[in-house]
Amino acid sequence: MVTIKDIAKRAGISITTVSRALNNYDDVNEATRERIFNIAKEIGYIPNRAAQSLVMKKSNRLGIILTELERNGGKDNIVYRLLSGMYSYAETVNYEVALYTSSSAHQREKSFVQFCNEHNIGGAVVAGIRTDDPYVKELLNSELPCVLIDLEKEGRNISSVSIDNKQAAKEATIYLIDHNHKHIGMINGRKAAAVSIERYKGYKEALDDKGIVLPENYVVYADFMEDMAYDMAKELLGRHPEITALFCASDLMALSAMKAIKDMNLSIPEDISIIGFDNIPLSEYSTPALTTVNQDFYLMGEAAAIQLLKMMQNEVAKKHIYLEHKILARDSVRMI
Amino acid sequence: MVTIKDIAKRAGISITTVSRALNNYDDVNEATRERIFNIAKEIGYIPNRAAQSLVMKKSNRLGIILTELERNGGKDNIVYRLLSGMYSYAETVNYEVALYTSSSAHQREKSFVQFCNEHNIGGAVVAGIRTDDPYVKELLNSELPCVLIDLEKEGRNISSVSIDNKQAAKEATIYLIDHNHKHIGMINGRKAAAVSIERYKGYKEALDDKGIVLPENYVVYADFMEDMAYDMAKELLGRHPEITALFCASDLMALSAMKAIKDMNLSIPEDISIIGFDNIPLSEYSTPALTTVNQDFYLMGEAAAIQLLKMMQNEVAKKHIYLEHKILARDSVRMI
DNA sequence: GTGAAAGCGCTAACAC
DNA sequence: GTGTTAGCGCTTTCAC
Repeated sequence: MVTIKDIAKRAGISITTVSRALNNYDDVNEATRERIFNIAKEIGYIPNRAAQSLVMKKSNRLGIILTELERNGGKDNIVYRLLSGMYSYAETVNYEVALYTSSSAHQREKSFVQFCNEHNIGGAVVAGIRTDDPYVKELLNSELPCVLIDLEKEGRNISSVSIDNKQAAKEATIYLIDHNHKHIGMINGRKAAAVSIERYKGYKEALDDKGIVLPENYVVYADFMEDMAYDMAKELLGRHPEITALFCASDLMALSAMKAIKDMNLSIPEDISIIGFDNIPLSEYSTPALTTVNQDFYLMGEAAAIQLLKMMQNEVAKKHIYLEHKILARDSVRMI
Repeated sequence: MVTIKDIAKRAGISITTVSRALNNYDDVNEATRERIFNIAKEIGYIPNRAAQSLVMKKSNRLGIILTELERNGGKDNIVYRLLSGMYSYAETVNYEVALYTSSSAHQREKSFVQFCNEHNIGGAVVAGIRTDDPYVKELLNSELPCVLIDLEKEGRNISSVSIDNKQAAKEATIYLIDHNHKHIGMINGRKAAAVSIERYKGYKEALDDKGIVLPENYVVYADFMEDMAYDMAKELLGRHPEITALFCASDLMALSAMKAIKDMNLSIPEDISIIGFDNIPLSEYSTPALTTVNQDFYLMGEAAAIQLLKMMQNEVAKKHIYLEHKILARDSVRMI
């Protein structure tokens, strides 16, 4: 293993100077610096990150904390895209990305804070985790800078990134209304989830604005689960045969609902129009192609990483970053 | 920050003993050990990985080296599943997983070997990368244990994991033949890719076994690209209208081919039967649902991680691990 | 501009 | 069973 000591020996100077030269301090003679760089290259010097991080008490590492890396999950590609976006930015600034999942946390009784400390992680992006998780609470109360994806939460070292979920839901609902739908049901996610609350608000506001009274039980909660969405769709449509359109809080649920609708011998969009949320790859390949609200999760991951780094460097950073969304008109909604 | 020094002070013993107790050496008095553990817990001790890895000259880290974490890619979910599988095993043995992509390697002119050294990575899983990449060559020639996904390569510190691609392709082709197809085209990947070569062999062998002569130009190469597969499918089917079935070397290409077929006003499986390869989530949601060859990439990632750890611990390990595959009959193949 | 020396938190001979 | 000591590779005062 080549160390700065080897370079120093070779150059006939002290390791201090080598260190300074390599780190681009400006109190090093230009000629000396050049010589050091040449030697470093020649003998194949590679900085030892562990040593650096030990002495500097920080490491160039971002954490990303997820619910889990599921075996059969990930169908929606969201985590992957988030991760890609984070990684792509992290790499440009020479940072590493370390993964941690909440399932493993509970399994081994190690909190996120412990994990981050142990692994010298200077800040974390948190995605897809319920804020009522005690470990998450601990994390948010800690000194560690955190960027939350899709959930807003107050705190000194906390900021968040998401689209304007309420506005997006409102636009989706208006899209349906503009296609002359009057009876619009909603398949929402989890009652306690921030995104679900926001999306409900947007849906409601759109109806209110257009003077449509929302009947009771037009909104069902399927926990973002496919199976449940299937059942709920059947149940909702069975209960309210006047419904002509469905707004779903995720594409995965929308896809299940579409399946349910087909199994009820109804067709899309002839009998029931449907609009999803997220724009996952599957939605483009379904038949009919699903009209949905696009979220750019790659950009979201990137934005989260940028934000996190700012916080870690004590720059003033916005508390909340809103990303663009867009209605993607495909074939699952028809004009009445 | 709490260190073993603090524990030592508190317990009135030396740091050595603390270290030994914490690391479960058996030359520590049971009572002492217990006391140390209690104090550690009480004052919230967290081991410093950087210090450990510095002194032990190794870190519990696996690298995973990929082509890239694509912005709009990842549709097939393969990398995600590979990663999940690796991560899930790595975590049970308390290892970290570090990512590195070849795009970034070239971008910043840092080889994988450099990356691994710098980041104290003891071994790497390599996936989706051409072996003619000079950096990959360097890696494979290095002392670093490597597990290759989907490509076999000889070497002292190298082993690999995949399904039996030839056999799987053979079975897929036989499946088509058993449905009385006589004119079976193939949309393959890259001519130089190991998997493509194997899959071609299997396809050819199946035809040979059944006494079917393979006409010229029945096999086209679409580089695993969707666009290209679309064009190639049209071209192949236009050129050989007698073809009734297509074997595609990836689901993504199969899906594109399906699109091409529909755009030619032919229907699936009435006019053309089609079988894919991989079983990505999309294939289940297409219309008709795509018959395909299942690969369990989660298991593959897991197997790779297990294998890599064995190699890192100098255990005797198999050179190549074959995972199970399975034909998944869905709706895109019909009996003639 | 450069160097000597201390020390980050930890493990591992070696001695007792 | 336990302690003393050295040292991993690096950065950073502080002196010159």
